Amino acid sequence: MDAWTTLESRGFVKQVTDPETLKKALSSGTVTYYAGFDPTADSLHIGHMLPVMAMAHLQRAGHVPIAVVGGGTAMVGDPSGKTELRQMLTSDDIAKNMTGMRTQLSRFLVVDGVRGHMIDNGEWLLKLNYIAFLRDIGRHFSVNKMLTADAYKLRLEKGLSFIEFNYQLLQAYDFLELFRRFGCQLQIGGDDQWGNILAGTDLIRRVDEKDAWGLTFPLTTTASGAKMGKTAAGAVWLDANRTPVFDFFQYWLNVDDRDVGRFLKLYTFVPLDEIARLEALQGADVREAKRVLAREVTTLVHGAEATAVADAAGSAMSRGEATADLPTVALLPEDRTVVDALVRGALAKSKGEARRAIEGGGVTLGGEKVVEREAALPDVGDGLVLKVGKSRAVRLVKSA
RNA sequence: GGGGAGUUACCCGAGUGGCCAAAGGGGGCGGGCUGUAAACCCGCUGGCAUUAGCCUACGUAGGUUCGAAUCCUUCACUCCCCA
Repeated sequence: MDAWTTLESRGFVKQVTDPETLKKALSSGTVTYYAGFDPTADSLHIGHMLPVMAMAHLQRAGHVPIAVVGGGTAMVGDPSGKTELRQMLTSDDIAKNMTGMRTQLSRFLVVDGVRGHMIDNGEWLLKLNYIAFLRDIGRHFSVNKMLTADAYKLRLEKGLSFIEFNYQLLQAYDFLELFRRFGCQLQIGGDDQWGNILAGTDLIRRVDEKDAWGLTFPLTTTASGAKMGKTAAGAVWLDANRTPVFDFFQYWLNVDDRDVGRFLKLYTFVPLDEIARLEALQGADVREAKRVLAREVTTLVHGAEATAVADAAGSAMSRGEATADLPTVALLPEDRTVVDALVRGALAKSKGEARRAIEGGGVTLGGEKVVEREAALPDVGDGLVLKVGKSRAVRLVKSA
């Protein structure tokens, strides 16, 4: 299956600048393509996985990815889809964040400088000369046209600062720079990037009189309309220190029934015919499809071993069994009550929340429902399972 | 530069001197039902404290008052109209 068909049949394609010529290029030769990642945190979250997966599919088909970490553009901030000016990052933050993101990206992509590249756009953006930039690049942008774009219309109601207004120029310039350095002809990104991507293809046409393509992915939301990868605890991160593997696995296992097929196509490499079989499952059997989804995605991100542990722990937990595979929490001598243990195990943010959880009847200790709000903690022996609700549990042990 | 409106908890948003840790909705969490799903029903949703109660919080910093989210002043920020 060629790269285009793969992307299209798996649901990656929302908008394309010139589908016919792009199809042809992807099936007949090697295309160098890029996607940008803003280093706004030191880890990717699952919202980033869509571009990453798309890049991986293309690379597997022999095309050459450039992962651009936006050290330069992060200094400015993309206003697309944001309703207010976002916090400015310091250069120190950006540098730190870039390190973390690079490590994660290299798990999905081969970036050996031949088959794939990873680059910081700060390399060229930070050196730009203002006047030269205005004369060479700025003159190709029509303010009238920019203002008619939806991305800016929204912001015109709430206020848009000049620095943000320039973001699009910088992203367009990135594309031009990559086109010149690497012959990069395709930029891919979320659908909210459509305007910025078009600005790039337009710029390449105007300045170098060459054609380039843009492709966007559908904005993924869950069936219930929520943004992908957001939980009460915040985003679902790829870094196990931010989102434990167990929680990561559970996130995928608990997706809405209606999302399973779509997510299998987008977030795993499971072949389409196998996905078709899984999608056809009905009723309680849908769990099988969810388990495949959770295993595949977690394996991609955290490896097979950690995935097996998280999977086994989840199964055991749903049966209410104690297991060594749950996240282990060491109690301290001052933890005397179940309430203390809940807070220690991060199952409750405060003692008040812990008490409410007990009063709500959602806490079990070693399989027994805790009814006493101030119940004392029994001897945990060599491990006692403390559980809140259906899918959050830890294994308590004595302090080391 | 001038004039006007505004800033309330995770989000939206009500509240114009005590009955306000602050209506309502959304979101989230817990329970029931179920399949670790959805829908639906019920409960909870600042912190500490067993209870009483205490502390912190209505943009910021002061003030008036027995008492302030509510009144006055300062500063910051946002939006609208005019230039």
